[in-house]
Amino acid sequence: MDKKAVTMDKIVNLCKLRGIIYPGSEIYGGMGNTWDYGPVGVEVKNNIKRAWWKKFVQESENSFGVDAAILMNARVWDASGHTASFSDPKMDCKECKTRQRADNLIENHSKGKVNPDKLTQEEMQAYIDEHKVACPNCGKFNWTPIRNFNLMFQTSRGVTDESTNVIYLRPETAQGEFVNFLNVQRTTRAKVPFGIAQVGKAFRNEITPGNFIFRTIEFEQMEHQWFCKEGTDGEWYEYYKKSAKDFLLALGFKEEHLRYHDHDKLAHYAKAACDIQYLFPIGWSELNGIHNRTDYDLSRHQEYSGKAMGYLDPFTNERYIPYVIEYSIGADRLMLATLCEAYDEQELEGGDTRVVMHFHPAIAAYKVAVLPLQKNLGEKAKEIYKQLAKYFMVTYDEAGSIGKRYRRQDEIGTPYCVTIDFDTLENGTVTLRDRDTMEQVRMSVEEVISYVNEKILL
RNA sequence: GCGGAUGUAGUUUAGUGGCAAAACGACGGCUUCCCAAGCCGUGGUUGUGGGUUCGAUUCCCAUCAUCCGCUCCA
Repeated sequence: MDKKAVTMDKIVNLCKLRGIIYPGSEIYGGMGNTWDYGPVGVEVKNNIKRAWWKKFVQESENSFGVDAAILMNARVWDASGHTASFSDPKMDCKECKTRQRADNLIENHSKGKVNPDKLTQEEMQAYIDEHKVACPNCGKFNWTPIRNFNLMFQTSRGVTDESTNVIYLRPETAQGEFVNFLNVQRTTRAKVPFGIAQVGKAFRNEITPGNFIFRTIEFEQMEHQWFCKEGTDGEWYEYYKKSAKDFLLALGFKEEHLRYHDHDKLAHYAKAACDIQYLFPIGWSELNGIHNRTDYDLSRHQEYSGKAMGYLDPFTNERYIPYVIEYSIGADRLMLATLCEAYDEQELEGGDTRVVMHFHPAIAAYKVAVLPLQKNLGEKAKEIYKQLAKYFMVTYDEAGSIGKRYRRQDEIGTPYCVTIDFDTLENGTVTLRDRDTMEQVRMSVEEVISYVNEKILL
């Protein structure tokens, strides 16, 4: 089916209806840009994270996981550059209601002669007032005062609100890998090149457009940092560009819904940056990023912490700070892409449509739904449910006609349904129905277990 | 954070300054051996908080949320 038929509205409605994702704090009227995963959604999201971990840790020869604290020493963010540059001085034009960055206005007005990064907020305000810097949109001079928008969530350590105790909720997970670089290297005795992976929450106090879970103030990142020697970084950069895309293809993404997008404007730490974009219902948008972060992060931590962050090459006895190839993908954003990619509406005979979520069996919340054809078969069905639940997530439904129950499972993407009938009581066999082909096969419960176990391998 | 629009059952929508409706869905019961069958029964402080009024879901204000545009986006 054509991608244009998938709308964000349909995805949001299905998610709420089927327990995938609900609006955050809904009974209090909601909380902007937060969403809660429901019983089905949490399974799907966990499966996505597990699939990613399998590919980049479990099946990787030389990558290791960490789970670092969300709250980090505030000096970490001085070193990473976030304290200085993760906030923007902004002003609103009262005439045309647009918002502008004060630093950009000053830089443009002075034709590059004044470096706004070296000015305080008061100095920037003074410059704009003195030179009557006009709004680039409407040409008028009628600004609100400069307000600083810091994208890091602040909180404070301890019971008093003294500024010395200010700490931040991490705005990215990457620093947790960098500050543990030496710990991981020593304890695993890993030799460069090697990788450190982490899945965890990050927080950004952004003024965000909605687009469901595409951008939220609290989100989960899956990151893999590959430490390698300068000179080999270009090669590894290309390698991870390919790996990142291969992972998506293995999850079932169509090649034509993915594309590479090189950055023309690079972040302060990056030598090269490339996104993989996905064709969301809102258009092509970033799904993940591959960055060549050079030795920027480890060097900065060496500078700020005073600890030597170099790696001593055991073959050459050469000491150097490794380069880092970062592969970063948002778990929630990948969840959204997975929902969009899986969504399908099928026309059936008689003008009916059924919604089917074509999740890869490894990603689907429930692998099997157990459905007794009649309620008086419920006892046997529950017995089989318990048998299957030892191996994978199973769900159970005995309400309504069998066709209605199939469709409920189709809407949450359950790949297989087994029905229990009177023959099951006789010989223990069940009918296994395939979500995608709608074909039915008779088999024993043991055969169901081995069949499904094979299908849910990624 | 700015401008505009919107907010009624789980969902989609009616409707009214004077007892709040329908369809679908959900749940319980009857029926039913494989793709939305049928019958019976069950549902709401009209987003939240104020104000005007004898009386507000309806009019006014605030607030919260959603959508569109701006802005932002390591």
